[in-house]
Amino acid sequence: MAKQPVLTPQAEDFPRWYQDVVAKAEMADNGPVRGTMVIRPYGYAIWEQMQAEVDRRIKAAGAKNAYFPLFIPEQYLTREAEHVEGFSPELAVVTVAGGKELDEPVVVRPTSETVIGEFMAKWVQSYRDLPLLLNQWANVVRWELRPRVFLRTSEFLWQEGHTAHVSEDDGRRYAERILHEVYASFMRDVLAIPVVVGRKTAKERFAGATNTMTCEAMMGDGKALQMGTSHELGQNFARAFDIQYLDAEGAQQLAWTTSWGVSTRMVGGLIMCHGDDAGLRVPPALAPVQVVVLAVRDDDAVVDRCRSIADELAAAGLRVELDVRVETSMGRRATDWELKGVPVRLELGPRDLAENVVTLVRRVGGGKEPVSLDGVAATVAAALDDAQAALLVEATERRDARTAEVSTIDEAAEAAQAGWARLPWATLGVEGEAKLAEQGVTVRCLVMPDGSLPPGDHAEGALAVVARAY
RNA sequence: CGGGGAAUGGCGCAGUUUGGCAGCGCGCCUGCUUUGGGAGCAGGAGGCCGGGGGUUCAAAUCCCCCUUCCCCGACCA
Repeated sequence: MAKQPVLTPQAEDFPRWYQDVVAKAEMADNGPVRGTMVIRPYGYAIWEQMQAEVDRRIKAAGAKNAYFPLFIPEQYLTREAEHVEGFSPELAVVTVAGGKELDEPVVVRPTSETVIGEFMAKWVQSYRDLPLLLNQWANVVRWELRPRVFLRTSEFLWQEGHTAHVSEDDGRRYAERILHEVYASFMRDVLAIPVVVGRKTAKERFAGATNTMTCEAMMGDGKALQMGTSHELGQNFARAFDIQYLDAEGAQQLAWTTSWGVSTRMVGGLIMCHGDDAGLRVPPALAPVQVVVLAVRDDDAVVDRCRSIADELAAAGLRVELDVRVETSMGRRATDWELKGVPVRLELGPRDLAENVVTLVRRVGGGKEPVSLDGVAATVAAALDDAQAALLVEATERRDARTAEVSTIDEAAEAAQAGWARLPWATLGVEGEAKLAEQGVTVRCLVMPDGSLPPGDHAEGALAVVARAY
């Protein structure tokens, strides 16, 4: 029973560790076309949990789901100058279809501001039609130069919200509401990832936006990952697609639009934020499998009791999986569930059964303890709560410990080799931002000292959070 | 696109220098023994050595051309 590591240790090679987890936890495979991925059932179950939680929050914020086409006329993209400039290099374009050269090529959507803008223009006539709050769950294609499973794939799954408002102020409030109430709260409360919510610099802004806001998370190696964004688009797309309404005074006005999204990238962020050398650790609030009940030995009484325990847990509302594959060794099965990051395991063997206990094993924090079979559902629920809280604490402590407060650009570059750095944006400036970029360090976002969003690109007192990023 | 690598059973690799029966580990199948932290033994299946041309009695190995993938940079949810 020689013990050798199942995964490349994080400290040895973090990217390799990440690839190992994706493979061994059966999250995804590379697709046949460069940059594409096959999301396997376990990875997809995690995505479905994310979808369900985010969708609920989006609807609570008043937006309604719709669906717009995959194919977009090429000329739509060209209507907004910055937008086309930003996306042209990564477009997949269909020039032949039905065996014929197309008169006008169609692009596979990289994002849907344009086609949705076109229809907003049709649907919005009066100020009474606003705000128009839409969301869609879809796949998009961006021909990225360096793909990475979940983090940057040629095709990815996401939701994209698109809204139109009567005023700049109304649009801004909604974009900020989505950022805080949908994204940041979901990431904190469900993913157990403490994100920094901030404003992107002009350099990092979405192509066509007047303001881009972001949720930034720190990964296990100290690098940053953008987990979600929300954009104020000003009147740029309203102008390009003629989204006009008649106001209460009978005057034609241009609407103000926003867009916002989170993607399958969050799955990669989840892995890299919470994973350890034994594999993934999934926060219970998200976990497709919260607790797995394992029969330790091939014994009818044990297997039967495992079934009844699983039924009891399911009846208590827990997401439970039964593992009675007694032909496979116990060690192998324990390792597999550990790799998949299931928060709690209940291992039942003849010895436990004789004493009316079951062995509870915690994925977060470790530890095994016999617990009574009486009231086991409540015991498990408490352990899940512990795990949820512990993951958030751990991630928060790491982020804070590895974020340095610095006062010069050189210090920022130095600190960013191992984590994040914060310094006054007035000290860094656009020139400093360019200088850091040469060393692979970017400004992740700007925040006010009290954590609030800076009101402008050069808001008085704003701090820049800088880091290396995925 | 610039700079580095690599392509050999499902996965990871050796073999190429010096041409001579296509191998190893893991995984998979069968059987027995096992099962409380990736079990052991025995037997077995599975490969036009990325593609095309050439040299040679003989090519995974040498030569020419092509393709694809990976890593570092520029782009990015």
